[in-house]
Amino acid sequence: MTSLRDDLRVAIEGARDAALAAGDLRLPEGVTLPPVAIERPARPEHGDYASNAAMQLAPLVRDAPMRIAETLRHHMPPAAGVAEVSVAAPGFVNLHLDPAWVASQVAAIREAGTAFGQVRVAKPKRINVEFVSANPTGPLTVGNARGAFVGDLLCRVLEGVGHEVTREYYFNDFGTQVHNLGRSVLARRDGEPVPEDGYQGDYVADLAAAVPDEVWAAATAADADAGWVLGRWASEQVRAGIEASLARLGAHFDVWKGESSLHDEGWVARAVEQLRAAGQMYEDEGATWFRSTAYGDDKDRVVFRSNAQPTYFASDIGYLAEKFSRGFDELVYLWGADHHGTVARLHNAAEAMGHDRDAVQVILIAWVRFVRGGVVDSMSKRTGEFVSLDDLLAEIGADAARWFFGSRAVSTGIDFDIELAKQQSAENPVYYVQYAHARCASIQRIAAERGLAPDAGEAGTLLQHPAEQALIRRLLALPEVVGDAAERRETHELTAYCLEVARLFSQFYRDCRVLPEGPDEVPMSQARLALTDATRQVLSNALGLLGISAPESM
RNA sequence: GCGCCGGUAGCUCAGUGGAUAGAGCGUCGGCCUCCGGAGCCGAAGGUCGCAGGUUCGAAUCCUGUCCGGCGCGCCA
Repeated sequence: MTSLRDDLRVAIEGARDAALAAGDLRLPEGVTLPPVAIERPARPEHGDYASNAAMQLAPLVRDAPMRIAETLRHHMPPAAGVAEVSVAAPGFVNLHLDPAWVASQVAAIREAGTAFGQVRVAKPKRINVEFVSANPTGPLTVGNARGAFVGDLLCRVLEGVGHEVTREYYFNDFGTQVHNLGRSVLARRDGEPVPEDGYQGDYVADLAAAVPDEVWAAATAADADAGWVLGRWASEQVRAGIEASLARLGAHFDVWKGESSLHDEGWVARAVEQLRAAGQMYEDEGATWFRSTAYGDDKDRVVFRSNAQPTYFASDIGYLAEKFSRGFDELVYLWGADHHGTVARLHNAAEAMGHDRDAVQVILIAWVRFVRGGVVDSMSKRTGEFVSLDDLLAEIGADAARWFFGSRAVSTGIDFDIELAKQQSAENPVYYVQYAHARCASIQRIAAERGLAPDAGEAGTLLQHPAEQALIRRLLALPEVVGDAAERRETHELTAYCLEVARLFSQFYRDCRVLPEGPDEVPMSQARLALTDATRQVLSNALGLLGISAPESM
């Protein structure tokens, strides 16, 4: 399906092109036309959609915006649903929808069902989305969890517009952190103090108590490094725990990628060879460098240290090669904002390996700060002082948590107060939306008991009440909200949309009685039942994209 | 010092060049004979950090500046 807004944009473009063809608008040679912009006006008297095309054209065709707007209006082709085209100062072209057409769309929404809102992009892509990717050295914190909520929501939206999405989790399975975790487990097991750079949390003690005999035997063998043996075992335990936590909030990953495999399978070596062949690698001071400055970085980057050990960036390069080899059109990375300094080198490496640098997209997620009693509380996995994702889910539930993180722009920092979150969870707007959905379902249940079925057949003439019209017009916007979210890679507008629909439904419910109080009200009742069903469908679809449940009753 | 992200109502936040800047929570005042009151209606509350600039039009773009956060490693 296409969105109504896109259809109207095409109509305005048609008007412009017709005016040019007819000579009513004259464009100087060599001038390129800007794309037509269309938007939803803030005030209802300005119509349902508006375009500033006339004002944009004014300097190009050297004419007054108001006259151009009139010309566009004159050449406006017939467009489904448009009842009136008006012109307003200083040159807006305002489109007013036909109320009968609007009302008739109730049937279209119900017919589309779960597919309503899923605008297909012109060219669906294969997209790899890597998110969370917290190293398995401890349970996920609320900070890590933000990436999980944001990433999972983004994937749902991308799938909603037709992309094929692979959800990927990348983790360090052989580095210093794993070794430190192993040494921490060893210390706990031996009843000794945890090393300075080890992990202090209680979960380490639990791990130490759960080490299987054969792992312990391997760790304590004559020439074994106990830190590594225990670290590998412990990190896999932790990783499995992370997977379970993520599953609890409804986030499932298609691929779990350990960093070591990138080296073991030769991806890093091959990628480095490729860069060397491209002339973008060099040796200096015993280390091997990538010439990132050739692509605009402010310094070159070490790939192999002077001790021949690969850097984290070496793995990143190998991973780029490995991901592209799987045929993805686009690689999306969701990183914490503190990694912003490493974004440029990733793009540069991709370009140097012959890929489109724009095929690599990094979304930086702003910090989550922890606040307790109004003061910022430093929280770290290493010291064991943190609120875990599991704590959060236990306290406020997955739906409220998804709403909390889903309703904020990714660039917005969050001060997270678990006590405040608990207190506010009772007031979380998500319940208002779910309540509206449950109420729709409830009305439909009662109607069914009375033998009344929804019927949108006469909706076009019956659903003319302002509350009905306002509700339907908003329902019709779901496709553009989803499309915008997918295109902008910013999804919080969905929560705002849910709230609007829920509010408009409440107003409709107040002003328009759905169930009949007499036989003569049955046709109207059936039309309103159809609208109730369409509303339920839209809320269900939107909540589904958010990964939030849509209860039949509460 | 350089770079990235923020600064909008009491609080938490939307607002990606449009018309009179919005929502939730909080505050104050109304509304239950009625399909679910987890609701509805109304009110108060703003120099969009500050100063210039571009534009027919700026919270939005540009420049400068102040404040907050985060980066700037042969750490991960």
